Amino acid sequence: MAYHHGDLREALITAGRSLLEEKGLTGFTLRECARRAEVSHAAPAHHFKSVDDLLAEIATQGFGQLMETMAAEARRAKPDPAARLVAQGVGYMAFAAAHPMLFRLMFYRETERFQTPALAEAARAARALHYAAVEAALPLATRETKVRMSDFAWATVHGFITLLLERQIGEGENAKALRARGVAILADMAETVMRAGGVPD
Amino acid sequence: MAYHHGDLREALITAGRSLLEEKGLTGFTLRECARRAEVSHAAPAHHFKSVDDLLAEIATQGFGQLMETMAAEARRAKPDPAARLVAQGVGYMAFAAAHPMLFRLMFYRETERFQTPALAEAARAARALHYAAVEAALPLATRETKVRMSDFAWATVHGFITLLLERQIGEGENAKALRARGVAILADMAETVMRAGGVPD
DNA sequence: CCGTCAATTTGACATCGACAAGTTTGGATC
DNA sequence: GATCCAAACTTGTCGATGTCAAATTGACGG
Repeated sequence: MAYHHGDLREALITAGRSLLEEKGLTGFTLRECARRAEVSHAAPAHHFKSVDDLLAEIATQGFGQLMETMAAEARRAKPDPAARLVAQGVGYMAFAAAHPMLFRLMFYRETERFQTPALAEAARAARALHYAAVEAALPLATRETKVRMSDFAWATVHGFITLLLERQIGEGENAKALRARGVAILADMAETVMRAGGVPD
Repeated sequence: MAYHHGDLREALITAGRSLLEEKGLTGFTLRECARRAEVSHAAPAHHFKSVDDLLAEIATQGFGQLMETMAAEARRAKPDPAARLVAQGVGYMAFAAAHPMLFRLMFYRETERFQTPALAEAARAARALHYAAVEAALPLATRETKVRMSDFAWATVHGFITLLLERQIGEGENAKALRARGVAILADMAETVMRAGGVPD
């Protein structure tokens, strides 16, 4: 199964990931991926039907890595459900900050340009991971409340980190201050979620 | 100042806006804008240095329109500061839903691909409009609290509508149910903000 | 009537994604 | 071990794009 290149498919994904982080979606080029993998410009065609197909694979892996980061952060937290919810939020933000272009790609899919079953499944799994954390924090709530709070919590975290990456929030503040802003947002988010569960504070 | 085309600059912007909504950022092409304005492919060069320059202008106008929508919605609301804050959020969401591609463009600027002074100023003005609404709702709060709640409120609204546009939230729900979700999120957001101002409920 | 200058066009170049056709390689089969 | 085949890869090509340079057109003041 290996020929000139031990595993061209994986090499293209690796090259694509670094190219994406360097140049963004605009500068992302199938031919440049091929160049970095030291193959001809048409070699990727055998592994990915189109440039969007490669991007979809990269995004899919991104969701897996996002889940890993969230889960790892949650494991480090206290067993308290609220603390774990916050920790997952920290993991979410940390992933986005570490891989901003990948994060953008994952959540900027325009008119479903690239949409594979695998990508849809990966995104669904990440959603489920988040929902489980909210559910654990609100054992007595109705399903409607759990869904509402799940949306609320995700929207808050996602909106914050997105606006931060686009430099719409935290004008002129340094990294430490921005991190403090993130922690504050997460605390406000968790308080609102827990209150919905009947805990008055 | 008018030649073949009464006002090519404006015509290109108009053409660009509809092209953007139709095809998204990927399908956005300077040559197609020129075609729609019925000029040659190189005509835009005299009015916009590059394709990014045209996109920046479109995004700038988008921020203006976003502010108009937010302000219009706020005027229709009760004079109560909390109600106005919610109303601005409704306007924000309504704008994003009505012009999803434009909205994405405005908040997806990658590595500052297009960054004009005018664009930065327009974005700043929109931020200021939002901050003023939060400030009016929290007259007694410290500046730190106002900033924190401003970030919080914006993140919640922006995150929700963004995830909705990317179909990450509201799986399989119809338009009416999604609208209800938005209203619920706004209510939760406003409650949290108002509580930070010392109002216990 | 003419010259000047901005607006526009025509033409060119490098690059891109995608396709077609040819070439190499690894390995299964006999 | 020789043969053959399918997959992996290359080369070449096409239409389209963004940007630049040079030619052309038109308006407007003198």
